[in-house]
Amino acid sequence: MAQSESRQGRKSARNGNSSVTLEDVARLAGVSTITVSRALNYPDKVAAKTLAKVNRAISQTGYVPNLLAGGLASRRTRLIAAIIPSITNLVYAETIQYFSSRLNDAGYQVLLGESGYPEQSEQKLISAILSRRPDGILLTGVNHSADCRRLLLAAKIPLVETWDLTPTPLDVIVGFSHERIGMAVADFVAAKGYRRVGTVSASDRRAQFREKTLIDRLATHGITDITRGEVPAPTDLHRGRIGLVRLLDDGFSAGVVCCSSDTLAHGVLIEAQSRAIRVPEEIAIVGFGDQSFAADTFPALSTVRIDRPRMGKLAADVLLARIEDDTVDEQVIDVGFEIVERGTT
Amino acid sequence: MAQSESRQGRKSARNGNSSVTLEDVARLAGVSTITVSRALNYPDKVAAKTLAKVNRAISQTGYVPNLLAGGLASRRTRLIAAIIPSITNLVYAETIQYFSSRLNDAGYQVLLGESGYPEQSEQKLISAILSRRPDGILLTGVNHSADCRRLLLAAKIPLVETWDLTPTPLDVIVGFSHERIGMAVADFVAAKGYRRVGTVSASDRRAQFREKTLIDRLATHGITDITRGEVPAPTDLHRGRIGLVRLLDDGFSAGVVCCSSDTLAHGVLIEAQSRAIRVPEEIAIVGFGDQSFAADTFPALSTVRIDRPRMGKLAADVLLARIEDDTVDEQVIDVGFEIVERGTT
DNA sequence: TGCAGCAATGTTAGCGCTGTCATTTCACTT
DNA sequence: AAGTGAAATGACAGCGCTAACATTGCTGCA
Repeated sequence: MAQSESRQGRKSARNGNSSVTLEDVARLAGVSTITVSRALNYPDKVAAKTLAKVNRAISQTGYVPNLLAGGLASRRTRLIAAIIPSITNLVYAETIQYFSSRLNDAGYQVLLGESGYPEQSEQKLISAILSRRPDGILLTGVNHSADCRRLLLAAKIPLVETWDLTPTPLDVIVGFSHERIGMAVADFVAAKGYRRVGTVSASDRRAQFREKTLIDRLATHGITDITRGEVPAPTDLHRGRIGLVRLLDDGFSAGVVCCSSDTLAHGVLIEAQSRAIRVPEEIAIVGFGDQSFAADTFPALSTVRIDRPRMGKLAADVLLARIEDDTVDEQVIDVGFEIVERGTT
Repeated sequence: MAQSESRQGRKSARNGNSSVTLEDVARLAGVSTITVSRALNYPDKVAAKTLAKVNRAISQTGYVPNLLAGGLASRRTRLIAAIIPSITNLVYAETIQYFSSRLNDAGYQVLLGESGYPEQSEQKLISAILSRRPDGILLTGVNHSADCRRLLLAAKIPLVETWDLTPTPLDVIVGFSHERIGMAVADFVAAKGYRRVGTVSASDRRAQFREKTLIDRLATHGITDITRGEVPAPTDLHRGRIGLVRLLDDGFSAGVVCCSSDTLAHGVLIEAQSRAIRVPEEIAIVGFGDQSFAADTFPALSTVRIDRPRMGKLAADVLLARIEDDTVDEQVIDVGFEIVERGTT
């Protein structure tokens, strides 16, 4: 038990602010620094007695590991970056919440980056993120500029794309098909017997794509009376309301309005109510996303459900598998979708 | 111009994955590593010609700096942590968005931590965050456990608390007074002549505190007919609807419902509409937060405006001032609030 | 008794960068 | 031509940790 008090204050120098280091803990516990390191990272490689001594020393000193140093030495930062269009868009925030919680449980932290603000280019964002040497990255969408693709691939770390599907992902992808959703919504409204269709879509690549496939598919059902409405990208109630105003101004009436998000759909619903237009009798509404509020509007919103919790968790699992085993069963995972019919249709 | 091609492949060893380092850039540019470092961090300390050479070498090699190494050496990580209750609560997400964008402009990145999930204790969260050695931390609220206070203060880095006010902040604080809001809302509904008051408050420390001061203040106006309703913490439309159902079940009618968030208020509004209760004639509603949707409900929501953009930006500015100059004019900054009267009262 | 074999612990050498101080360069005086 | 000071650049050590290999101690078996 009695350990020699060898190796003392060897260095020092620049260390003005006296933060506690592994060496301090090691000295107090009477072991070498590597043993403390092992006690923290691989506790079962250390004898129980030693572990106890080390843990005592850690709590006595109030030691907080330095992951910069650890990451530099081990090339593992336990940091995962996630790039989403906007943190204030609940559908992304929710996905990330599930993604993060899974990764936190596995000992990782998530660094968030917002790509929706083109003032700072996506490339700069990615550079900034890569300079922290994350162990993996989550991306939203599949449309990356050539420069971004190059940067990401050069980093040689696991990547997971989400919110879309492609047969040729950068690495792995967990998402759903916007094309199939557009078609499914078209089939749904056609089957319900609507003959006039209005759209309120955000000026967002994926939203526009769903709208396009919706319209194309409607044509195959013989529905060509389409009134299109586009609103700027961050969707909110206001833009939904404006969306309906525009449709009405353009002569739309007595049909179904297909929206690119539940928020827009809710705005359309409110605008209809403010004009005493009966929903769904006069105007029906379909949203997208099945956000938590969709079941609680009045009438409740018919929409397309995306299983965001599952997408977030799966993205985390796939990334962890790639990081820890470097293996992965499937490169492309389709989480699918489901049309949820409620009161607005 | 012709530089000697001295210092060649000195080391190597563990560097299996051949990522580009400062040394590679330096060699290509024909300068020393420290010059490249300066070219990146203090470009005006480097001659224009040298800068050009270095920049050429950087883009030729595709060099991405390693902030782990840089942070370790310089003790500045350019990382700021922000702890918020939940990323899916828009009021916090929005504050953080402004906070982040300010900090991004200043060359910092924000690492988000969610404290709302008590499975992992706040203390663990803080430890995890501190192990990345952030240059500063944003905290939401002023109620930290003794252990957390100790950890935070021991880190000796700038801290900014938000969303509340106290004369004794850990470091600096940018927020508003929940007590004064409770009182102001009481004064407002009393002045509007309401004699019966219902509450729908989230089971959240600050919401409960506003409710308490509201009720106390109402008493001074002679209003004691209060029906209280509490709902679990993450607020959504559903809980707002349930809140009104409970109030009605408890006999509440013909009065004003004061809610602890705009989302709850919106839920109350929807539930009222679903029951054909006229708003504001039969039931009036007051929200809290003035979220972007508050002006777009029908009728539009009367609420308490908190200037979240300003709070976020100010928190960033104050933190930057503390980090870069270590000075700060005021320790306590009150961003105030404002009652916004719209259609639901 | 001696030694194989494994568990536990230690030594060494960096990881990639920047602070500090030292040196060189060069325009400008006198 | 020599001297001066500021600007530009460089050498070196070390930030705090861990990978890789080395050493020690100990069990068990021939």
